[in-house]
Amino acid sequence: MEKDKDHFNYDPFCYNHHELNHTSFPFFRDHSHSTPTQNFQGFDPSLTSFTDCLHRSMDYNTLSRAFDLSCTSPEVISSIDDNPKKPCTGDSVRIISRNPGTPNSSVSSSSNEGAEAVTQEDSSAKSKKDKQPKGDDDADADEKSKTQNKPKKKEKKPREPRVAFMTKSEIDHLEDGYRWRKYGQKAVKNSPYPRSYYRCTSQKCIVKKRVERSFQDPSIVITTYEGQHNHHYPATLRGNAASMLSSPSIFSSSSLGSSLPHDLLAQLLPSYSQYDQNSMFHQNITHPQQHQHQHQQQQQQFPFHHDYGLLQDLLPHSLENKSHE
DNA sequence: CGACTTTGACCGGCGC
DNA sequence: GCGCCGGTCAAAGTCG
Repeated sequence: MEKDKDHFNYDPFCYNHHELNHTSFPFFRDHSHSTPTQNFQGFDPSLTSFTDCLHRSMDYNTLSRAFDLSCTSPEVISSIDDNPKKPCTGDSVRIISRNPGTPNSSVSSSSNEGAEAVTQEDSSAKSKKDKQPKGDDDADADEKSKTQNKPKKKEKKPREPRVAFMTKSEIDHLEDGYRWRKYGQKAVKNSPYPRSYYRCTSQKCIVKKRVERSFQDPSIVITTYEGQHNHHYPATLRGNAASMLSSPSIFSSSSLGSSLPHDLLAQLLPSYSQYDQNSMFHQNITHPQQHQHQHQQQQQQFPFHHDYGLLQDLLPHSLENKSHE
């Protein structure tokens, strides 16, 4: 009972998931560990959540159009607890309901925010092992010494910021432009679908991602990215996305406006460059059946779906300068 | 043969 | 203290 409830709340679709379709714009992000400098460059560093960024620094409609998203997308979760054990106990999982015609989103919080910083990190300490299998004895020693010095609230290593995407796709591991190596798979409690763990294959890149299928809606794939790539997308992308990205016309649609540089978007999610953006935007105005048909066609054409949220945490550091331009 | 996946074991945090 | 659970490791297997 209790655990089922918890799991339900952890699932991103605990909020009106029936409204989610492939034109909606759901995303959630664990921003509790991100420092201002880690945040999406170009955003106000004082912003406390990405949702704030959306509403204060960016034109939501523009952004949503850019991602082929309905402006009436009912909810946006700007922050979510990655710890399924405490999804609604201490962490803020803010659900921003955006109603058509209401410029200001209504923000609902599923919980208090007080314990966010603590609970967000409760699993971060585990990641200490996966960084450097060899030569991190000192780090381990430091960790242990830290824990001994701080018996209660030990200073845990901040976890990389996370951003998650809900994607309607039959493919579990969606192509996102980077190369990943699977290093684990675990059964998810109360879910028939396992969770897969991937690590970026690039050297010195610590970006990880988890891929799981929503048990609420098996057609939805939840991909959670952790960390920032410290490199550009590999040149050996499937579909030669990297070369396509070099084309300045890829994201030339005015839909993006000036709020989000095209190349920035492309680097946020290199796979986007493989899309015919016109077909992306057309989906917003087609009949639902037609829409679905187009969607299926696109899914056949591309091994991934376009229902990505913002990948600001995937920004290679080198992008930060670009975004200032 | 290298890159990648699979999968059982293991570890550490947390709740009871 | 114990058990559960998420996350990771690492050896073995698979694939091109």
